[in-house]
Amino acid sequence: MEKNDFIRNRIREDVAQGTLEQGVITRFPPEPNGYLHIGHAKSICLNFGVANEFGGKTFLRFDDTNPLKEDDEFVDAIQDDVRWLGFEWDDRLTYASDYFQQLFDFAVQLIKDGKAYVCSQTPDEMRVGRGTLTEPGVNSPYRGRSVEENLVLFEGMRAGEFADGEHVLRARIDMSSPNINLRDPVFYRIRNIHHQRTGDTWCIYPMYDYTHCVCDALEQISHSLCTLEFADHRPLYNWVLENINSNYHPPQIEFSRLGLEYTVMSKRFLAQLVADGVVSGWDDPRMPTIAGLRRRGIPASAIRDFCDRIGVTKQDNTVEMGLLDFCVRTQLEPAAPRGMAVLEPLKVTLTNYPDQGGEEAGEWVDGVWHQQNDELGTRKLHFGPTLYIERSDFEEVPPKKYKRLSPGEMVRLRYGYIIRCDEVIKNAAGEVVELRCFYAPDSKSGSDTSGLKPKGVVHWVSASEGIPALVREYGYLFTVAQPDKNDMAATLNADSMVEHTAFVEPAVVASDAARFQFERQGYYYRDPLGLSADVQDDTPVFNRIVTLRDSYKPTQG
RNA sequence: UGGGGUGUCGCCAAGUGGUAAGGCACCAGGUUUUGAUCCUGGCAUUCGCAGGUUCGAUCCCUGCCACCCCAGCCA
Repeated sequence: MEKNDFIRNRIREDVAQGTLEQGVITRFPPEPNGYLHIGHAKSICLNFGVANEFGGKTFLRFDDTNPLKEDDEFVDAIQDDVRWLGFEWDDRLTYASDYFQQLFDFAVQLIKDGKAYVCSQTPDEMRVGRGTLTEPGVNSPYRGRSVEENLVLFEGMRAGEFADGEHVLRARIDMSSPNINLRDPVFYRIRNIHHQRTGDTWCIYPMYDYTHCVCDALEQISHSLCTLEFADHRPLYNWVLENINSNYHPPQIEFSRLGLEYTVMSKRFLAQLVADGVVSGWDDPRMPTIAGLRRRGIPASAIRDFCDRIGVTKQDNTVEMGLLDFCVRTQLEPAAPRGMAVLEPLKVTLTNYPDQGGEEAGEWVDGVWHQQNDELGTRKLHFGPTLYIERSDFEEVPPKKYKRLSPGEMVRLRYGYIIRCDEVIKNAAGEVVELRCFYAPDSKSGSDTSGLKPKGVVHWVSASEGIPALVREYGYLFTVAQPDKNDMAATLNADSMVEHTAFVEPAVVASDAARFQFERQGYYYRDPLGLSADVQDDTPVFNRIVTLRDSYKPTQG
């Protein structure tokens, strides 16, 4: 179905009017100072999506104008993430730093045209001079420097004759503009620092407002899409392109950024979580980063679907996590093989199960990998006299309409037999530690002649053949839907990860599928990193991707 | 109390002069050896508020209100 958000409508109009000589060209311009998060995914899906839909192209352009904050680690991670999301840029991988020389030449011309000047105020002086939201700024005392002096000074800046902060290059626009961005914005600052890509070639670096629009023009971007907070910068974007010798002037179009409940989309804060060790890294499965979502097991297709469903507008929005969950389940439901795992084991002993002696006890029963998808085939499950069921599947005093096990009641063990709870064994503390049950030998799944009507179906794992595994359940990073941006640590969820020593059926562990549905529980992903880098252990680790939808509401009594 | 942006169901989001799409969530039924999936039905007399124009307004006009963004030599 054709999407009809305001941006695509606009592009459709431009295409219809035939004003786009090169076709639709977009760009995704991340700064390599952190990992991408799901908010970036919205922008990626928009930029690459639009280009794909209109037969155009998209540049992946790293905005590397501030060597103080940027790192190659992020350049690599960002490429991995975009690729993983399913998008390609072919040979259109660029860096703002590719254009440093051209940016410099344009700046020299601006100086010659009297449109820019070298300012030698201190940062404090400049801040005061800029005025406030309600008061106009005042002209810098250096605003009147001659073109010649500016040229000499700017060349000196480039030549490394000055210390950091001694001078900046400013645009000469309007210190009394109601738009603060137009009050003689800084275009170049001195940074005597090594740049990841240009090394020591430069010691002056251009600012975003000056760089971004020029790069867009040089790459002949047809539509420069960005988030709402840059709307105030649009007049400056336009000013630059109107005042340099450029024959290309892309329109900047702003859309609102993505808000997601129970998490935060601030790179600064996410970096803090990593630095503080609150999470294991940028790819911790609790993080809203692309790398985190990937390691949690969320398929890229689910993220793309999510981005399609949330749409693109200029309205502030905070999307419920439930929508992402829905998208994940939608992808996994038809595809993920089913398996059984018991997270909190409760021992069940079948008192009348034939004693075959020692380790020979038990039998192998058949189970399909997917009830609705025969192509996934079948697997064998071990059934024996000692089993584990989920603790939560037993209640001594069951609520009304309880469809699980309780004293005197029967349930079917999925793919196995019907059992009846005859005896509840407790420890000294009064905790239930074992159920002694009768099993109906003629109730085997698929050939049931018992005529019994169990209350429900329950998952289980053979005690002798089940494989111990570490299962990690992930919750929200925050305890409140909308964390306070000024005090995010206050509402951090201390229990955002719960670990279980679970028992998993052997066929699941042996399978090379990456994602499973553990029946009646949720979707799980075999963590590719395993237990940890420094622990040599074969224990399988499963991350819970998302729970199954659950409409069970325990009733009173 | 400067500038920019936004207000349509709990959350997203179409519609923009002809009498409120869709998705998620939720509720009620049906199927079911996953309380899952699947299927069926329900879910805004009302579009931030108040006036005005009009035969008719969510859509046009006026005024108000609320929320978001902006005072980095960050992006």
